[in-house]
Amino acid sequence: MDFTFSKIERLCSKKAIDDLFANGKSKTQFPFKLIYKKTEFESPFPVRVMFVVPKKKHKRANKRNDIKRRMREVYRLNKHTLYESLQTQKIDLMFICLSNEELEYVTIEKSMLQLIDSITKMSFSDIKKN
RNA sequence: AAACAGGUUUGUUUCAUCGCUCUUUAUAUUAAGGGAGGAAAGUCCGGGCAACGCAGAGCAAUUUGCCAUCUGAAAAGAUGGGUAUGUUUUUAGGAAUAAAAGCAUAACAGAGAGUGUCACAGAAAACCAGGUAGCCAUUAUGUUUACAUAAUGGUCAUAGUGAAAAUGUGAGGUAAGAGCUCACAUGUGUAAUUGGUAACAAAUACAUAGGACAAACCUCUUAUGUUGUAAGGCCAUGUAAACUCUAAUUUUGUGGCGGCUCGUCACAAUAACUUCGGUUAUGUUAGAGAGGGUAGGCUGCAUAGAUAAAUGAUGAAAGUCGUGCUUGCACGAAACAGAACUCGGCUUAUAGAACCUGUUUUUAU
RNA sequence: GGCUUUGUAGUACAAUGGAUAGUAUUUGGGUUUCCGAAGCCUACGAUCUAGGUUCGAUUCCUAGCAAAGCCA
Repeated sequence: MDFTFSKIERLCSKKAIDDLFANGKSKTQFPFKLIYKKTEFESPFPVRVMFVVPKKKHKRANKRNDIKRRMREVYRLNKHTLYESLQTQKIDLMFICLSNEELEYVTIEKSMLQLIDSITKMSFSDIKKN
């Protein structure tokens, strides 16, 4: 099992991000919102991810950093299930934090896992249709 | 001793597992090493660095503001002193008050260069002030013969104002009054003297009594070229062998040959003008202009160092604080806050701990 | 990262340092109406926060807080 999370797995190009915001589909599971879209790119990993904590919800930079780091940690430890289900398909993901309060590691883990599960189900159904 | 307020310093440590980022070595994923603060914050100042600009002087704009010494590249800071204001204590006094000492604060040059403002109230809110109040004198009228009314003149002692009222008290003086004169006191300016490095203080002579506001304009004095690393430099992508103008030189298409982004030979062709011989354009080269496209990388850039932006998560142990009581265990808490070119200052935020200062309360002597 | 601007009733804006901070609209009450709407009358409601200058600050100064804009 591989738990790495290096720069290739992140979503970094401005064009892709703009495209995601314009054409992506969304799902909410408080306190997070997930935006996703099927795309094609060259990389050994099937997913590109980014994490967003808006400045309007959290004023202080250190609190924003803390939440982002916890979100990244949860994704890093639970991404293998997503990879197995997707196999050859490619997908872009974006997690947005919606709450005003500081979040504990456990609550973040719960809701993020639910979102990841929903994605895996979606992808299975797509494969069956094809 | 406790509580509160202010100031200075400090701003938990170790191990394991899984990770992130950079550098080096190795090599295709191993190894070693580095990886957040006192304010990284605010962006309030001043440098370094970069681009553009620059004969000299002035205006404008912004800026410094008691004195001495020290630190510093400069902004600025530290120490000491002076002055003013506020406050506390002590002394003197019947009291108002005065003097001395301590503490705190000061954007602490100039209001006697000029302009402006001073609501309401008040006779008067500013420069030799002052009325149809008041006080006094003269004249006229009336009569009660010392009063009333009117006019003219003198005067500012008196006045329920106001944040602020033309220096205060006493005496002389006068028709009534007035720094008009005198004594004491207060304050300002000039001159020379003494003490002090200086700010300033003391006492002397002469003049004078001129309200407040410069955090209103302003005057004097000190200093400043403008813009900021999204500056700036290099490369790539690309409409594009594009368009317009100017200058030089002259055509285009097809086929053959050669040393094939080019040259040469042969054949054929369009439009305009024409003196019917041909010439020009559809080309090429160089320079300039206008409009658009691109939205990436490297550098700038670091003994932390990226570019949708790393410095983390989980568990255990020790120390600190709080609560509970089984007195050595359980549970909980640990602030303000996160680098983006860099250095120095200023300002603001800050749990707990240590030290210092002040205030209040309690206890003991 | 750097530069710049602005904060006044719930909302949009006024106010030369001077009396109880004004106008429109919203909201509440009354009037009118068979009942509403509109109209009329009336009330509530604010200077971002903390210091300073001044006799007196929405206004001037200092520090903070919040919001907005620009850069190639």
